[in-house]
Amino acid sequence: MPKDGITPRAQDYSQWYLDIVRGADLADYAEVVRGCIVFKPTGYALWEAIQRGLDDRIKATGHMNAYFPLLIPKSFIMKEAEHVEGFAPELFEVTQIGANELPEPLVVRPTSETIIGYFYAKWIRSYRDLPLLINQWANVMRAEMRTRPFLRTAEFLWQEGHTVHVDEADAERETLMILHDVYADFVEKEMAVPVIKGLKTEKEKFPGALRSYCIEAMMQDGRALQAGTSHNLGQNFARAFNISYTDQNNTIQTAWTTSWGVSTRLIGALIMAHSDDEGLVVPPRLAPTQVVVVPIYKNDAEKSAVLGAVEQITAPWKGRLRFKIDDRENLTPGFKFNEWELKGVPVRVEVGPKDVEKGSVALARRDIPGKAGKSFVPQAGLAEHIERLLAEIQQSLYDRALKFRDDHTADVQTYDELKAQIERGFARCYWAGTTEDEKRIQDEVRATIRCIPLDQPGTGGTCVYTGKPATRQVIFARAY
RNA sequence: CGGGGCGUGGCUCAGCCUGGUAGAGCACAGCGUUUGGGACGCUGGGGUCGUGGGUUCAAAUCCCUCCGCCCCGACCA
Repeated sequence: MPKDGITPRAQDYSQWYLDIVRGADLADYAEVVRGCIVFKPTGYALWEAIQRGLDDRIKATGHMNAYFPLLIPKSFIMKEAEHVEGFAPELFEVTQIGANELPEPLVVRPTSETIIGYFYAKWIRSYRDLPLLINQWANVMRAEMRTRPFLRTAEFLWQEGHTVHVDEADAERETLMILHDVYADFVEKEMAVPVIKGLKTEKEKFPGALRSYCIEAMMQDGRALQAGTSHNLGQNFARAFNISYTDQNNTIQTAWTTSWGVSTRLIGALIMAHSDDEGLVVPPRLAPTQVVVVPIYKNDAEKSAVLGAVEQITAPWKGRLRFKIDDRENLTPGFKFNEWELKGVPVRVEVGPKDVEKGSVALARRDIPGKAGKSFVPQAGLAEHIERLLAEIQQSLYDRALKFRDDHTADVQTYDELKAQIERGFARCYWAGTTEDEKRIQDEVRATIRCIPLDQPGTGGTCVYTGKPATRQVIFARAY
């Protein structure tokens, strides 16, 4: 039974998404600043959980965090040709301080390659200084024409890694390592969202990059969401900013750089991958609150008995489970059940007078909403029981998302089949077309090549559009 | 930036066509009864009807200006 105020997915997916964001209290429109949102505490807690999981992996792979200025001299952005073209239209520009005009305008960073490149050029002298492995957690701004909470906002939060290497091989190794061991690993294991790892086409790559890799996830409407990108920037930015080093033979060499990022968009991915018509569904490993306890009582005698039991039951959970006791007065249990379902807490424990009597509790799992996901279990060994259940929910969310993706992915041989399939989900096909072919398809059917998957069948085929012999498969889809 | 829609208590909206000085539901506050899947009663607070101008004895309502927001496209994490 869908909740009041939540538009069912089948009726209007886009409205459903907005209803979840509002219903789960994740964000508020910053209506006084066009295109921006307020991350409310519940939404920000999700970001903090995402940050933790990524930061651990970023550090485990040898990087350190630093912080660079928000404002960048406009001339910096202009130094790399493709980069200017890619970002110029969406720059916020600062031209004035108080009443005084600035001699050179500053821009609010849309991404930090340029200002970081400037400093790297200063810091790097020798091959002994490399690789230089730095990440920053920051906000960036891009004037997007159309915004949606978390998925695309004028200001967003992200991490951006910027590294420098001696040669192409080392830069490429870094780019792919981030893609596999940081991004895909985090999104699949912690967020329970399966991803396709792949290479971007020339048309879709980062402005100024040599090669862009990405992880693409499928949302419940069959559309693709780019969940993370990792770029081998080649020597483009190194040349523009003069990042060079002296090698073992005392020869000056231009360095190779990479950059990679994921943003608060991941919160959007999380919502659209798992949530249902009852509300948000948060995977247990990521959930700021994993278990909520709802005490149930009718009078003071029952109240003290139940609250006493709740205290005993939850005492061994401390340090083991992230839990909350919902002892708010004046709200009925039924109201609380619905509210916590709306907010996506993975497991709910109900403790009432009957449970106190029998030494049991009612246990409800969020991935199976309503009464169907409810069972009665003994209080003895409850912590272990819940830990097992959380692991099971985590796995089942991943399995469900993977099955959904598989069910909505099809191999297509012809352009007509392609057109039909992108209405359902991902179309996998051989491709030997040009950037112009890709643009034409985008104009005609609003789908783009999301990526050239790293996993390829290894055999050749026929291009879906040109009919030419092709060596590689691509994924076509409509994207967020 | 193009196309469409909408601005009325915190939210969703009615009232506008046919001008007469603002309503409902939800939410909120107090009290009481309730509490195992979104409780109920009573009482109460809260709106210069987006902005500026015009018409009129009189404007939420009619006319014009501006502003803002939402939706749909093209651009993008």
